[in-house]
Amino acid sequence: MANSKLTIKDIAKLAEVSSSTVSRVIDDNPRISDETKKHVSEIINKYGYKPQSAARSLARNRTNSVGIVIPHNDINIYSSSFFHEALKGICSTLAKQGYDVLISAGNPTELDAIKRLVSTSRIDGIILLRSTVNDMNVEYMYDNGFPFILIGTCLEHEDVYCVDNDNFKASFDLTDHIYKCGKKRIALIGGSGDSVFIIKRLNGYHKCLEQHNIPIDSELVKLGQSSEAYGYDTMRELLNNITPPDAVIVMDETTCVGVMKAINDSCLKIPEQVAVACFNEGAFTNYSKPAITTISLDFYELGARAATNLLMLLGGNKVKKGCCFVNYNLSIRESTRANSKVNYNNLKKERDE
Amino acid sequence: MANSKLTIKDIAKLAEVSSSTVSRVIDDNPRISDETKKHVSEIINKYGYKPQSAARSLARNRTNSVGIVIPHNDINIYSSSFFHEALKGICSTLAKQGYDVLISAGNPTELDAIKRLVSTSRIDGIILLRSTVNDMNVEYMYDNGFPFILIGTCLEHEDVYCVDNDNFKASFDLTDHIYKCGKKRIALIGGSGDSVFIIKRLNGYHKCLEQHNIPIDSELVKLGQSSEAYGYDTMRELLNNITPPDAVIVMDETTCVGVMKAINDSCLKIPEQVAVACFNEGAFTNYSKPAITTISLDFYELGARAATNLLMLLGGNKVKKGCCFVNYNLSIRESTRANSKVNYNNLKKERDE
DNA sequence: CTGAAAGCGCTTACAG
DNA sequence: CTGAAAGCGCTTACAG
Repeated sequence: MANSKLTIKDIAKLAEVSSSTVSRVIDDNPRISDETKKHVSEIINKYGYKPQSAARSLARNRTNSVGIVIPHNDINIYSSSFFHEALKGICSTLAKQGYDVLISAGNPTELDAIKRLVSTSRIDGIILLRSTVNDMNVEYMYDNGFPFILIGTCLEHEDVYCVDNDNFKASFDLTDHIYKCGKKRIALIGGSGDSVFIIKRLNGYHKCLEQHNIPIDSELVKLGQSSEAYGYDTMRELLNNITPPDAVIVMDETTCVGVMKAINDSCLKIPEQVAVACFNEGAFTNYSKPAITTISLDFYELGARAATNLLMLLGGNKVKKGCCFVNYNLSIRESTRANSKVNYNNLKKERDE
Repeated sequence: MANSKLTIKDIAKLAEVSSSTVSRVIDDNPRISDETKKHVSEIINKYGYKPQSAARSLARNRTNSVGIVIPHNDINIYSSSFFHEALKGICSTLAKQGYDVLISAGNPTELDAIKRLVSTSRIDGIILLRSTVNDMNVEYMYDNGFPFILIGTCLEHEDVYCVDNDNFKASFDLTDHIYKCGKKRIALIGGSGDSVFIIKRLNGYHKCLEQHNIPIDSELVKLGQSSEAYGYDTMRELLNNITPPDAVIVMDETTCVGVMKAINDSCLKIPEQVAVACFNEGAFTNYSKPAITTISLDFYELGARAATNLLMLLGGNKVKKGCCFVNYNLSIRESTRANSKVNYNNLKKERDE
């Protein structure tokens, strides 16, 4: 790597100027004459010189790096395209401004990883990919005044910079759609009650039922975890009740796999006897039979917006505090279609509308 | 962030030693007395001092960072758990040695991203997550002697450090298993002929057929791309032939979704009329009806091993050149079971064994 | 076993 | 418009 040995002094010598001048040319400093800029730039390009990042960081007291916290033990975050889509949005946006992305992972806890990156001055800011209630990571950065953007929502502090889907409204819309399909006993399955986005969805669901004067039956709400097994067991249990649900909203695709199996094993028809809807679109929701109605979320945009806001923050610009929402989309498919073709003649009972 | 302002000089003053000594205590240099170490360590811990990474990098001419190249526009790499599993394996392993992971993404091409990280001396080494035939990224690092590990195999150079699945043998085993289910016309669908791992699988498939004296019919091999649509169209086409396949090996889960749909739409029974097997295990292969036989690959281990080897390389240790293989697993499920229960009585034709 | 000093490769007030 | 010089916060031969 012959080129990497070249320093600013070498370029200065070759261009017959001082290293101050070379540095300013690289910075496109307006005080340098166009003539000098042109001449020095030619040398720089000819030799492929790039300033060494460590030296730069030390001198400028700025790393031009941003940390990303990868959740530990959160299979759910990887099972949808959330993680890599958000990552791509973040990286693309940051790279355009010459920022690099450091991944915090491998330390015993996420907080350890954050502390290491922060205390060794590796990064200028952080993007958090999710939040829980009373999130220790959020608290740490908030207390220390370290610049960060949360992809998600912070319930504890109003002045945390957040980028999120409007989970409340999305959940409201989805519930409303199902209600309009003629369903009255709508179950909610999957996800952890510790997750802020799940809480938001629960609230949207409640709000919608309230608005339609449907009594809230807490037996129909089964938060707990996200897994195929959980979806299966929980749905079986619900279907065995005296008054089973006539619709179900599932928090993620993996859990939905189990829910669908349970419904099939109970020989119930979708959507006639049980309508099904799910958050996050994917191969399963799109190609299952019937295809499943989803709320599809724009994860790339979530990452890109978070990165944009962080860059503004680091640049000393004003950023709106609190939540900034990204659009979502309600994709209606057969699993909730009121007028879905009925291919079976063994429907046990018809619903009342 | 009061603590982040502390420098080695502050600690030296507080401990009443020189900064050289503080530096050596941090390094656990054997020449420092235990007494001094204990005393200085106490101060360091008390104030939570950590050396600043940029200054360290500059002085040591080493970044303690490793770059990861995230493939652009390769949906397939994200659709399985490969990407995040490998990432976790890499990050965990590197973090234990105090290494950080920089992500190269967002630049117009992967090579641009690599060049930027290398030319600005941001990283000590690189891990590549895949390779193609005549891979420009590999060539660049190879030509420049930049330390890197390839997750995959390099066909062009024997002395590139690689960590890979034994795709040849895995494909051989899978083909052999299907052959032993009594199948003779085994199709191969999906993946790009540019990808080294696909080529390896093709070779393993050919080798197995040869060994069983089955003539190779190139009409049965449909490399091209990975997508649900490609799987569907290609499989439909094959099934419409005069001599359709009686088994199919699919290169990835996404394509397999399409292949399964095509078989179902043709009203053929799995595995009696067409056996199906797939590379990579996931929600679809495990929960589809019937469940699909897979080769499951250990992506975490792939990443971890790559990281371990890179650390050895950077540490000046001898690493075996060429390929180092990680274990895989053949998981036999209903889609290839010779004795699978037949639930249908409308089988159009029975196979000859 | 410990310290003073040089040096890593940049940036940036300061001076002109 | 340009340059000489100090400084960013470490490490590490060198000397003792």
